Amino acid sequence: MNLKELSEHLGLSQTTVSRALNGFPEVSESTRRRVADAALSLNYRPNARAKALATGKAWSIGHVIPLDLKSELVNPIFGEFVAGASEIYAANGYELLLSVANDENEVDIYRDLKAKGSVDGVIVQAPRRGDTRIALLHDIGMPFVVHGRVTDLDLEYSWIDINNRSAFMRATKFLLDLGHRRIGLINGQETLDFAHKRRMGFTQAMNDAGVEVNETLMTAGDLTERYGFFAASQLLECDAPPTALLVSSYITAIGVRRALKDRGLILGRDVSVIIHDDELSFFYNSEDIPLFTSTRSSVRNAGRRAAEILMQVMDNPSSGPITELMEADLSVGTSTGPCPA
Amino acid sequence: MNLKELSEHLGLSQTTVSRALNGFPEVSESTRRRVADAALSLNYRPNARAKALATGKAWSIGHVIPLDLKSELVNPIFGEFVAGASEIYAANGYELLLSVANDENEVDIYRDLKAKGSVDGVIVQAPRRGDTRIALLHDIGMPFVVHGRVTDLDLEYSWIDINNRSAFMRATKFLLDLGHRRIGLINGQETLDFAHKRRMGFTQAMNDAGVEVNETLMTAGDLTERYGFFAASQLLECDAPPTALLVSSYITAIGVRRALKDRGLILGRDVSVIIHDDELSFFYNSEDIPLFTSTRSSVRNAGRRAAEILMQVMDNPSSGPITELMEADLSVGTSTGPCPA
DNA sequence: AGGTTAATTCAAAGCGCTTTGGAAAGGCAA
DNA sequence: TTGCCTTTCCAAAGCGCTTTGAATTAACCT
Repeated sequence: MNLKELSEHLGLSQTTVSRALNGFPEVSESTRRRVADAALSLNYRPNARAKALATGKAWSIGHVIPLDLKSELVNPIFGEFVAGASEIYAANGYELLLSVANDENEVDIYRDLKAKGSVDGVIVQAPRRGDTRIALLHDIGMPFVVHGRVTDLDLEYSWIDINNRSAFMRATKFLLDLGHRRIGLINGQETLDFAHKRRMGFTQAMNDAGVEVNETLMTAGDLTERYGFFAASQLLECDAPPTALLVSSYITAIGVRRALKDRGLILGRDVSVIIHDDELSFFYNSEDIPLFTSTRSSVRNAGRRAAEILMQVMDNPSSGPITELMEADLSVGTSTGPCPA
Repeated sequence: MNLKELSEHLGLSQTTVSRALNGFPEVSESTRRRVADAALSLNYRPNARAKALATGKAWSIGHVIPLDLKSELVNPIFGEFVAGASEIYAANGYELLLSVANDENEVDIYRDLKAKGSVDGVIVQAPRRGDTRIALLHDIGMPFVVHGRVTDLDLEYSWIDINNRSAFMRATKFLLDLGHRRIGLINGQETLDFAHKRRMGFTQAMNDAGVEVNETLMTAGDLTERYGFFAASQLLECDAPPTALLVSSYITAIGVRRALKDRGLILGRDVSVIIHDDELSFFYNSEDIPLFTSTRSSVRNAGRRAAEILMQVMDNPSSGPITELMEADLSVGTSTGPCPA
C-alpha cells in the first residue's frame, strides 16, 4: 500500500492525503479523519526512503560504537546507552543506525554516513583525549552529541557527561576519611577521556590531603573482569600493597573481588573498594545496602539525555552547543571500611 | 556531490557513471577507471535513500532487541552478537537498523519495518516458546533469520542455534561422572526457548543416569548477577543442598560465586559449577586453565553466521530455509571437582 | 447579484538514484 | 561503399514521497 493507492482508494489527490497525514492545517477535519481511518485500516505507512528523499532528512541517527581491534572488546555499557537513546528516537520518529568502527575505518564511517545521507546526526561514543572526530564532524557539517568530553579542545560542541573528576575526587576523599593512605587506582584506558578525568580527580584529592601519590599504584587497562583480576593481583603483590582500591567499573571490580578472594582477603575489611557504577541492568547494585560502595550514574539515562540533546541540536542548529554535566552520587555499600591498623 | 554533478564534471551521462560505479559490463574499462578516480577524489558516494528508492531495496537489516519492561533488562550478549553481525553487513554494503522492543509494541515494530520499507530483512533475537513472530514475519513476507529456535512450530524458517540440549546434557553427565547427584539448575527464563532446551538436556541426562530430578533444585530467572546470587542462596539453604550447579550464564555465575563466598564454600571443592559461556569479550574465560568449567560457544561468531545466512536467504528467497546447529564445546576449568563425600 | 476572502483540493515538479529502450560510433565482411 | 554486429554511451521514465503554485469551491459582505 503506497500513497498513490491510498489516495485513489479515497478519491483524493496524493497531496491532500499527504497533508492530512502530516497534520497540515489546510485540510478539513472531516477529510483528515477519513484519511486517518483509511490509513489505519489499510495499514498504510509512508515509505521511509521516499520520505527521506523528498524531505532531505534521513529520519535516523547514527551510533558508532568503537571496537578495540586488539582486545576485540565491545564496551558492555553501550547496550544500556542505546536502550536509553532508542526510547527517545522512537518517540520522535527516528530510527537508529548502528555502525561498529575500529581505529582504522573510523573516519571513513563518519564520512560515509554523511556522504550517503544515511543519518541526520550522530552520537560520538568513548571520546579519547585529543579526539579528532569532533573536528571531523564539524568540518563535514554533521550534527552530533558527544557522550563524554574531550579535554583541551577549543572547539565548541554539544556533550553530555558525568563529572568523572569530582566523582573520583569524592570517592578518594571518602577513602582518605576512612584512614586509607595507600590507595590504588584501577582505571580504564587513560587515552579515553573519562579515565583521564577520573585519574585527575584521584590525584587531586590525594594532593589536597597531602598524601603522596604512588605512581605504581595507578594502573589502567580494559574494562574487563580479566584486567581487574590482573591489576588487583599485581597491586596486592607489591611491597606496600594498597588498603583501598578505586575501580572504574563493576565488571573490573568482579575481577578485583576474585583477586582478593584468592588471597583470602575480605572485601570491605582487609581491602576497601569503591567502584564506578554505570547501573547496568544485569549488575544490580541497589539493595538496601548495596554490595559495592560506588559513584553511580545511570548510563541508560545518559543515553536518553544524549538523544534528547541531539534532537534539540538538529531542530535548532544555530542555537549553539548544549552541554550537560551530571554529578554522580556516592552510594555507600559494604565494600568499604576503615583502614586496617 | 551527487550523481548529476559528478556526471557533469566528467562530461558523461548519469547512466554511464552509475553503470561504471556499479560494475556493469557495458562500459569500457578506461571510462570506468576515469569515473572511479573522479568519484574517489571528489568523495562521491551515492545517496543511500535515493538508491534504496530506485532499487526497491533498503540495503539495511533490522535487529529488534527485546527489552523486558518489568526488569528493564537488556541482554548483554546482544552487543557481542551485533558486533559479529555488523562485520558481515559492512562487508556486504548493508547498514544495521536497531530497534528496542518490549512485549507491547513488538508486533508493531516488525509491521512498521515492513510497511515503511526500512529494512530488507531482520534477525529475530531471543525466541520464546510458541513465539508468534515467526508466523508474523512469514505473513508479511519479511526475510528473517532466528537466533535460536522455536520448539513445536511446524513452520519452516532459517535459524542458527547452538545445541543447548546436548550442551547441558553433556555438562550434566560430566557432573554425574564426578559423582554429583544433587545437581541444581540455575536457568534463564524458561519461556525463552534456549532455557527450555537446556532444562530438557539437564533432565534427560539425569533420567538417563537414573538419578531422580528434584523439581525444587531447578530454578529460572533473569540472566543477572543478582538472580544468580538469589537463586544460589536459596538452593544452598535448603535441606539437602546441591553439590553442583549448572548455571546459564557467566553473569549469573558471578552472583552464584558471591553466594558461595558468603557461606564460606569453595568453588570447585564444596560446590562444583558449570556455566554456559557465550564468550563475552569482557568476561574472558580462556586462561590456560579457565576459571569456570563451561559449555562454550562464541555469540559473536553466532552473530556473524546469522548475518551470513540472512544474506543468503535474501539473495535466494526461493531456496528454502537455511539452518545451522552448532555444538558447544565442554571446556574444563577450576570450578568443578569430585562430589565431596 | 457581484465581489472578495477563506477554506479545500489538486496537478505537477522534484528529491537522487537505477534501469529501460534506443541511438551513435566503431569494426569488419562482402 | 553498404550492411550488420558490437561496443559504448545516453535521454527519459520511474521509485514513493513532499511541496509549490494554482484552481476550485464555499462563505460571507455589500
